[in-house]
Order: sequence, then structure tokens, then C-alpha cells
Amino acid sequence: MSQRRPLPSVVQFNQLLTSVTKMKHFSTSLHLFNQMCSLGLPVSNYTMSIAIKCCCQLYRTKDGFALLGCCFRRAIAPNQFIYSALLDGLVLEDRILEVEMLFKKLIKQKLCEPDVVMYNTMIKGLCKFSINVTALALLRLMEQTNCKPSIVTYSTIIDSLCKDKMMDDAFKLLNEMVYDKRILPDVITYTSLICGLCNMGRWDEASKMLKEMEDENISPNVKTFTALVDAFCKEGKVKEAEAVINIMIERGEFPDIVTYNSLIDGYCLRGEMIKAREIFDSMTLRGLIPNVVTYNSLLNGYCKNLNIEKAVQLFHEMTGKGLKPNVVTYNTMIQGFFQVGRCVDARKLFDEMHAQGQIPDQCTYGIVLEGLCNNRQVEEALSLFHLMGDSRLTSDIVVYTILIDGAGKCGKFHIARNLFHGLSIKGLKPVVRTYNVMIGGFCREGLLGEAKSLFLKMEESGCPPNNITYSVFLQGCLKNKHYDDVEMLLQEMDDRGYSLDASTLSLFIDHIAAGLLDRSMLKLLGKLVY
DNA sequence: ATAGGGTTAG
Repeated sequence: MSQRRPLPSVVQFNQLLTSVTKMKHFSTSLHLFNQMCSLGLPVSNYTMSIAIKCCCQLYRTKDGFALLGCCFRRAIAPNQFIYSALLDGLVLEDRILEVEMLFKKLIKQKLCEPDVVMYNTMIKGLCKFSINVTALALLRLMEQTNCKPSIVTYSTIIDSLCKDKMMDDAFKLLNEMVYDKRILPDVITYTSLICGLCNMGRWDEASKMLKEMEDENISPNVKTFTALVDAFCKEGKVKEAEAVINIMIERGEFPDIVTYNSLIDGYCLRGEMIKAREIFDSMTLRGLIPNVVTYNSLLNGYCKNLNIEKAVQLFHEMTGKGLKPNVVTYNTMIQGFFQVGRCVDARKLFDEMHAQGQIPDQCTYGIVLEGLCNNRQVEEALSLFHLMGDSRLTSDIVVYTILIDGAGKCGKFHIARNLFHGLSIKGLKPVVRTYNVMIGGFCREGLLGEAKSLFLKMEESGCPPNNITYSVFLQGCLKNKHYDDVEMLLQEMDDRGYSLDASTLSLFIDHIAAGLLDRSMLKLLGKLVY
């Protein structure tokens, strides 16, 4: 094209870029764009928006902004297409603050009148961070302008509400969409709702939705079916999941890699590793190549079932096939090694992940710290924690809680205590698990008074005790023969609708059998066991 | 004549 004379029009070049981009060959498309620029071929705002989109989709939003600079130099006025692509890139990279800043700037400086797609992109970004309130506020803002919300706008927010288990709000918005705006739900809207209902175990309503959608002549697609498969698998109902897969095949929709990954995960969860491996092998026969998620599921299955040798073998199989382990892969394997006490191997893999350019995340550090503590290497854990310095990783309450727990369990309760008291200086608020760990620690040390005052503090700190808190505290009371509060605690549990776990119950039985507790306690205990 | 947005997985 570049050598033809006369030169093809800019439109024809754009058409080329469009088709390459639609095939998601973003880097090829960018390469072509760069050639066009260096050959001095014509470039329009269409060309620029495609090039910027490609940068952004490649997680190179920075380059996208550099191209925005090119627009100004070439006197190409950036429009909604260009700014939406940039906003989308920022969303993709989780740069939510910059998303909001750019959007506000566009409006304030009147650089670009937002259109429906730009609003939808903003709403998607907010929803990605569960900022549903602001997403809804943008929807209301749209209504006040002449930019009508579309099915995409509603579906994005409905999906987010479903993911956050706010089904009532999701249905409220659905009703508003249908009855006020006369927009009918499509397969995507239904899929989100069905997914939300399934994840909450509201199977009856989910199947009602499924029926309703069929009545409206909207056929469920692969994603709809996969949502069902996934929900069944997460509840361990693999037979039901397989039934769904059979139905979908009968209907001419074929399970994809995501569907199979869910099923494999389901079998792994049940510890049925042979079956999981069978599904894995059968995927290949169907022409589906297992990806890193597939391998991670199986690796997790082998590790959780303490078959580390199989996991190691599979890990090598995976790399041998040219698949690059990611952070989740390493996290899974490291945890697997720690669980069987192979700390040296865990450490080796932790170093290897750095070498392979996989940046450890909060999960990694949590796993490593927990692994070290559980293997009685609390000193190691502490020095690693200090080595981590002041980063996002050390300002994570989950990581802190693990370390507090580990220190306490390794007989370093004074350290646990110091860490706990240092939380507020770090600006961190304890979560229920943190309190549970500390109460457990106080009880272990025989400091029942302190355990009790912390227990009482939970409610006023806006962090009410859960059933685990009660179990931990009750076990502490029993083991320390501190019976004064026991009856009151059991009564409170009953009031809150909590139940007693097996180990706490058996401890009670022991104490009653030994004559340490009165048999009259049995009646109350009976109410707490289902 | 040409460009952008929403549903599923570890």
C-alpha cells in the first residue's frame, strides 16, 4: 500500500489498522502505525485513536499519552474516541485516581464533551473498584445531560452490584431500566444476575431467571452456562456442573477453557485429583490448550492434598510446554512447599520468581510469612518483614495479622503484642481475624483479663465478634478453667444466631465429663449445635 | 467509506 501511486487514502490505511486491531493483534497494528509515521503516510484522528487504543490495551497507557501529545503537535483535535481509549487504559492498569482526575479535567476545561461510551468507561472503572455509589451518581449525571444511559451503562452497574452481593440493589436498577427506560435486559444482563444469584446459593431464583430469559427468546451463551458450572463447582456440586455442560453441548454451545477450568477447580476442591487430571487431559482432545489458570488450579489441587511431588512434576510439565508461571503459580507452589515443611524449596522458588520477573504480591508475602512461622522460623519471618520496609505490602492488615498470629504461636507473644499495638501508628485498623488472633494469644498466655477486655472492645470499635471469636475465647476460658463468663458467652452466641464448631463442643463435653462444668450447660450447648 | 463501551476462570 505504501508503495502504490497514487497513495491509498487515509481511510484505507485506517481500515487495515482496524481489522488488525479487531483481531487483537495490537502490537502488529502499532508496528504498522509506526511505519506509516516514518514513511510520512497520512494519519487522521481515526488513525490516532486506533494507535492509542492499541497502546492502552497492551498496558502501555504511558505510550498512549505520548501519542496524545503527537495529536496536539499534528493539530489533530483529540475527541471522545481518543479520550475514552486513554481512560480505558488507565482503568486496565487500575489507575483509578488518574481516571477520575482525567475525566474531571476533560469536563472542567471543556476539552471534550463526554459521550455515552466515555461515561460507560468511567462507570466500568469505578465498578472495578466497587465504587458503586459514584458509578450510580454518574448514571444520574448522564440522565441530566442529553447523554442517555444505554444497556451497557445499566449492565455494568448491575454486574458490579451482583459481584458485591447487593442483589436487591441490582434488581432495583434492573426494574428502573426496564420500566422507566424501556430498555430490555439482554444475555449479558441476565448472565450477571444469574451469576450473582448462584454465587449466593439462591439457586431457585437463578433458575427462575434462566427460565425468564428463555421465555424472552434470549439464549444463554457459553458465559451464562459457565457461570452456572462455576457456581456449582464452588459448592462442590461437580455432578450438577457436568449436567450443565451436557445441556450446553446439546444446545450447540461448546464449553471453552474457562468452563473446563471451573470444572477442574471443582474436582480439585473435592480432592478428586484423578478426575481433575482426567478432565485436564480430555481438554486437549477437544482442542483446548490448558493455560496458566488451568495449571494453577491443578497445582493448587495437588498442593492442598499434600501431593507436592505431583505438583512439582506438573510445574515442570508446564514450563516445558513454554507456559510462563505467574504470581499465582508461584504463590501456590511456595505455599505447597511450606505445608509439607520444605522451607528451603519454598525459599528457592521465592527467589526464582524474582529472577523470572514475577513481582511478589501481598499474597506471596502472606504465604511466606505464614509458612516461616508455621515452620517455627519466626525470626526469619520477622527479618523478612523488616526487610520489606515501608511498602504497600507491609501496610496490609492481612499480612500483619499473619505475623501477629505466627509470633504468638512461636512463643514470641511480646512481639505479637507490640505489632498489634503498633497498628494504629501505621494507620491500620484491625479486622475480626486480627482480634481473634490476639484474643487467642492472650488466652494461650493465660491473660484472660486482657482477652476479655479486647473482646469487649471489638463491638465498640465497629468490628463485632464473629463465631470464630466466640470459639477462640470460649476455648481459652475452658483451658484456663475460667468459667465465669462461659454461660454468658454461650447465651450471646445464641442471641446472635451463631453455632458452635466441633472442636469447641468436644472441649465442652470433656469439661462436663470431668465434672468441671455443670450438666445444666448441656441444654444451652444443644441449642448451639446444628 | 474508517475508531470506542457491559457478562465467565486460578
